[in-house]
Amino acid sequence: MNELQINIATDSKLYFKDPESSDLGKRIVEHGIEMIHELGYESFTFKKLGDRIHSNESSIYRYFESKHAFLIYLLNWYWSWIEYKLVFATTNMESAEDKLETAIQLLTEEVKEDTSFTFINEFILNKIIIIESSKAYHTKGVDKENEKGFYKTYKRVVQRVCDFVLEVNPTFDYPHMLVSTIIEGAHHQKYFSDHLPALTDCEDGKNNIVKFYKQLVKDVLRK
Amino acid sequence: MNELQINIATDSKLYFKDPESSDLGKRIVEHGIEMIHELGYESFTFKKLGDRIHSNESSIYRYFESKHAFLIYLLNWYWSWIEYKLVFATTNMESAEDKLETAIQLLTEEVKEDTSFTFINEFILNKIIIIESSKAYHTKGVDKENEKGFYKTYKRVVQRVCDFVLEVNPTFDYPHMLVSTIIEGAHHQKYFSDHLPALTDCEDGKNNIVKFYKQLVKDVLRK
DNA sequence: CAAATATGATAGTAATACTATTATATTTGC
DNA sequence: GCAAATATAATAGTATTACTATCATATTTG
Repeated sequence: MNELQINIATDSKLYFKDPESSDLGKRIVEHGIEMIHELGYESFTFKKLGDRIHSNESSIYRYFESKHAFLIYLLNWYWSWIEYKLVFATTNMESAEDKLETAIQLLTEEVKEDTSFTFINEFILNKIIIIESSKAYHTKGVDKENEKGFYKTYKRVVQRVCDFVLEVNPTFDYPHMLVSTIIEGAHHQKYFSDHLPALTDCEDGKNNIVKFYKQLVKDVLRK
Repeated sequence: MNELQINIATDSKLYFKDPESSDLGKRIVEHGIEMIHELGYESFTFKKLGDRIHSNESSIYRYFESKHAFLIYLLNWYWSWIEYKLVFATTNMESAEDKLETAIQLLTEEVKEDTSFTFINEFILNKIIIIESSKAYHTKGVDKENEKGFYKTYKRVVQRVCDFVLEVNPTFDYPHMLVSTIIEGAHHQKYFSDHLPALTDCEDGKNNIVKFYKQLVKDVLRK
């Protein structure tokens, strides 16, 4: 049987022309992800990307307003994908505890490639999210962009997990804080383990990040 | 009686010429902080700073290698200052629980101005740390810079708080994870409450960030 | 097959993040 | 008090960035 092929819904506010609608668009996204990973966000340019895909800087600008807009697009794609995995993994689960644990697992574990989306390498995209995503919203333009809905997929994921939290403990006062602390925290811990190990307690192959946050949730929500 | 006047020790690797050693150096730091806060890190330039302080771009480059190096300098100053406050606040405290609670308070509360350091506005510097500090280490150069000790003051603060954690619960496996999760988390929550409130549960004047992380520590370390 | 649309090539712009050089203050050591 | 040393300022220059604008050439579609 064939694997399920799904499209992640993206918001048309995030681009001039939908990159999924053409071969060039897909190449922009596919190799854009590669290049941000290789060069880092700062050194990545549309000019370099144009060269890599044997296309032209000006053509890329017809899809995305700016490098920043491209990053926002990737972010939204990522969180929509996570949302899809979250919903898929928790539907038909009865126990709120199980749903929450599944969610925490998904948000803190290392990402593997998902063959359902041919032109996006989720494994690399996850690395980009860990390293670069804070640059997307730590800008002077956040408030306006937030109004335009640029961060809504991330907020939606947080809200879904919040709902699980409140199912487990309806009197807990800080569900959003807890969930965003875990998501951002897990990303930081992964980054620290690779680059600033004195700030974490990770050991190879031990999944300490997942363990730590799972235990944390249990401890915090214990009534 | 006069207030205590202290100098925060800074590492000479962080600059070409110590900015505290001259009037110009102090103006660079003082107004540099102001301008990063006003313009954001991306739009801040040494040229604009030169204009503001009626000095010259080239003169600023004689103090700091680059804008990035300037940010790293500010980060280190900030964490040295926090370390000083941490040590000052916890000396002579007997109970490990009290020391840890004091530390969490210090790391999660809103910063007020500290008149002990005339040319640095800690209130604004704290805002810069919250918004810009992740840009300092999320770069391709982290590993080399880490080797040179560019992040050691931050690591030292984390280690000090870790020591309190282990005093409270010597068998706890993830003290560094816990402490860095709290520090980064508190910064994120503050930023979210100002710009992406759907990701947090802050209400004006309620100190929810402090409460949340204090309770979290208690829950997590409960034996 | 013409018209519409997508892509490519080229050029241009203001700004950035510097480096290099030279000139002018200011400090210091004798 | 003055020369030498040092700090600062002024100016110019460079490669690159993050775009915009224009025009030419493919490709698709009705």
